[in-house]
Amino acid sequence: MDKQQIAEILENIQVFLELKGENVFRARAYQRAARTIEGLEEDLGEVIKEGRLTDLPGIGKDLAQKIETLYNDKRLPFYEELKASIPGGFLELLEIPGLGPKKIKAVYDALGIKSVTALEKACKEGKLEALVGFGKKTEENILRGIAHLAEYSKRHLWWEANEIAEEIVKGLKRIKSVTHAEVAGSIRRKRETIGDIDLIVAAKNGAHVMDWFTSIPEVEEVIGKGETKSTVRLKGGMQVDLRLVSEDQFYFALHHFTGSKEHNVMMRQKALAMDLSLSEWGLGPEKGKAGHLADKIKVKSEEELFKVLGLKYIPAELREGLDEVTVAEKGKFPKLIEEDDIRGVFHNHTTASDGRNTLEEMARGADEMGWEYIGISDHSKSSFQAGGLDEEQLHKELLKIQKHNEKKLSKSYVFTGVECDILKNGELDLKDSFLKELDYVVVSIHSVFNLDEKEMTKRMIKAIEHPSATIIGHVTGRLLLQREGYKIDVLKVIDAAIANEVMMEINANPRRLDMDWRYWKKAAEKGLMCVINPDAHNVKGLGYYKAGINVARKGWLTKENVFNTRGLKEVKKYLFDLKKRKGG
DNA sequence: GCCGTTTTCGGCCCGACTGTTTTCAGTCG
Repeated sequence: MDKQQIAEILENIQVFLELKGENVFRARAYQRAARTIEGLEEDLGEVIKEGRLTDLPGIGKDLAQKIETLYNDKRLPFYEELKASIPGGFLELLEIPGLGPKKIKAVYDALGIKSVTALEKACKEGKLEALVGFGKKTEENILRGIAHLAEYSKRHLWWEANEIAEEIVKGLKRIKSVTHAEVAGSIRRKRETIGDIDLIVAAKNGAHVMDWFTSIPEVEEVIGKGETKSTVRLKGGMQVDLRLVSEDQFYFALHHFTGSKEHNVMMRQKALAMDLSLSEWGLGPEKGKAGHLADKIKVKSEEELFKVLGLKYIPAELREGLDEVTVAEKGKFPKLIEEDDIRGVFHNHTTASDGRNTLEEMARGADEMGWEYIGISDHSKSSFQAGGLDEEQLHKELLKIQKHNEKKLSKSYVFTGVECDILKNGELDLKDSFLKELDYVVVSIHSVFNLDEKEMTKRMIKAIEHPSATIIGHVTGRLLLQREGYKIDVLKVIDAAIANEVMMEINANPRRLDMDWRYWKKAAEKGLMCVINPDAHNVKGLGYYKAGINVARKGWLTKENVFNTRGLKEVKKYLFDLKKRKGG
């Protein structure tokens, strides 16, 4: 059983324990362990073999035992018994906004309700009203929640949520009395998908801000409106929270609501160790100790907040509650890559295959981005659904690109490449003799997704060992919120890539973001070279590289870890030397 | 269930909002 699956089961245990009304801290311990396992950067099997599970944060003797059982036996009797004791519909009930474990248990104990349909019926019959702690409004809210269940529980791509959030922030900043307005939450942490939008605002006239926010045209429903917090649902189902804070409180609130929850816990613990209490309200002497609230510490930026706690500034992308606080304590943070570091990109399509813009248009697009070069990599013949090209057609493209460069039709230099399909048996889709003519080759899987992990890994590694392979395209093939990636042992692929001097792409298409940020820190330390590629199918798509920067930053990558931060001359030389070295 | 420079028990982050109450529980983030 892999890390992801084990983490999922541990998370389920947490939910089940809460539904049973067990000690919430016991339940939370499982959640913490789930996070640790999910974020583990090394091979779980190794850790187990070396008996190092209990060294991991939040994992003690008992959980280590359970994780080991799951890993070896692919099942856990404790989990199976627990699961059997919970009615099947409880998980779905939990999806209804406003319904938590306690209420679900109460409704079940009193009325035997264990499904959404039964709950809906009971609400309509007014049966819930009679229960202690329930009333007319609770019933109405539950009914509304059920009606929009699918829509409300939907997650969103970072790219889309971010566009909406930035628009609202722009509007807020236009309000005269607003002094600060920022996006917080998982958007600021640049997570790949987003549940809802969190905004933090400081303003002189708070009531006015709340009135403006709850009445913007995109709002479908005002869920809550208070003096310091309002929540709205936009058309399309996205939820937006706005919190109003004082000027002094702003950076504490921004930090707190940027999260993650796990990061905040670590920060509070760090504060407590210094006899300080940290919250969204501020930082001051611990409650109960001398002068609570009396001598609050003031900060004018998040940097100062970290500094007061003896920490180096932790970029929002790294606040996932992994080891960032420990590293910040030591004061040794890498300088993360930035958008401006990118000098060109390699994986792009044109009208020759399934792109929407021509070679010239894409090259001029690169000019507008201020880049020095752009690589064109249209599909190979097996990808007929994407208008893939055969050797002859690709050769024509190659000549066109050479002419383009000779005539200097764009400021940016155009590299000749291809996104070459990896066939089922691991061979490449184009003749070796032709691949040698190109500047670089992106190798990707676009078909036969249903191989088992062993076969798929073997297939990918065989492609990596091909002397012409330069870059691995979207390594798992996942489509966020749409399709799981194919089964593949990414750690083995990483090792093979390093051994064969093949680079790994961060496919920056907002729907892919593949290879996932969780792998990068360790992989880069081992020596894996990264390329951030927008996989652009039109000029606008070139802008996706920014989503790739998010992934790179979340993966602790610096400019040096990313190939396309190098200038044209250096890139030309590297690709030339590489070919000579590998005979590709 | 985990954890320990207040260590092997007794904590475990904490506050706003809602809807239910009449001082609070549950949910959410």
